[in-house]
This record gives sequence, structure tokens and C-alpha cells, in this order.
Amino acid sequence: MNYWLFKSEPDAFSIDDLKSMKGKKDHWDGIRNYQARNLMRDEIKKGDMGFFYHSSCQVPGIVGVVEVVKEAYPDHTAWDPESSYYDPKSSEENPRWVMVDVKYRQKYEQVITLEYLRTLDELDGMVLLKKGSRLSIQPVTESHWTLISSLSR
DNA sequence: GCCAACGTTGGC
DNA sequence: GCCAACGTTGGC
Repeated sequence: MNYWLFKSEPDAFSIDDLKSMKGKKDHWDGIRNYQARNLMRDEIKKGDMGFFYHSSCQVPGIVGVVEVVKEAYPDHTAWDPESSYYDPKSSEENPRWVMVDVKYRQKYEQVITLEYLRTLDELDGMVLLKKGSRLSIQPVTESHWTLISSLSR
């Protein structure tokens, strides 16, 4: 099993939004970055777990956990001219972008803040903490996953 | 709101 | 295929 980190701006889509969806699950649409797309297309498997990360907000950090419940399939928002994720170069015949489905698993009582994560020597090398890192879907190592998960207790 | 870092585009 | 210009991300 592999571990991931999914970034979202809570103003656009928060962990509470996910929790309130029917079945507590939703498709992770709107990814328009090739590196993140390739991770979804090639690496992210059903049953994988992910941290839900809130970015571009007052207190950026990890707010909870999701599970991947459906593997990559075409992102239909790319075909919708009304959508802000519209990409005329993507078609139903030849989809350029994909998404996966994730399901809410838990919300932490307290945000594990980016500020706090930066203080932990054990997280050296974590993609999230690298300077200039802005990948919206990131791999997380098992040891980092285990450590961060233990912080929520 | 600023701005550093990064990704993408397109002319050559 | 290079790289300047531009657009975006995201912490602060």
C-alpha cells in the first residue's frame, strides 16, 4: 500500500466538504499538473491512504485522512467550457487529465500545522517541506506516514 | 498583497 | 531544443 498527500484550498474544497458529500466521497478533480496527473494515472491505487492538506489558508497543514476508493479515470471537468478547469486540448476521445475518487476517513481534532511539521527532523526530505514545493499530489513515505499519524493522538 | 519558486508556452 | 516571458502556487 502507498501513501499520499492531497492538497486543497479549503475555500474551494475542504475536508468538511468531503465529509458532507454523499457517501463521504468525491472525485479529486481539477488537477492540471503533469507530475500530479502521472502519479494518479500510474501509481495511486485503490486502498492507498492519503493525508488531506489545507493550503493557501490561515493555518496550512494536515487536517485528516482519506482513502483512495477508485483509481484514475478521465477528468470530465476538462471537457466543460463552463468549468474553470476547462482544457480545450482534452477530449472524450483523448482525455488529457484524470482524477481518482477519495473517501473521508478521519478529521484530526487539531490541524497538524505546516509550521509544526517543519520542526521535526524526522521529516527531512518530505516533499511538502522542500523549498518551493508546490506539487498538489505528493508521495509520502511509510515512515513519514506513521510518524505524522502518531501525532494526532 | 507580496514575491520566490516553479511550470508552461511559444518564438526562434 | 533553448530559453524568455508569462501564469500559477502558496507561504508569509
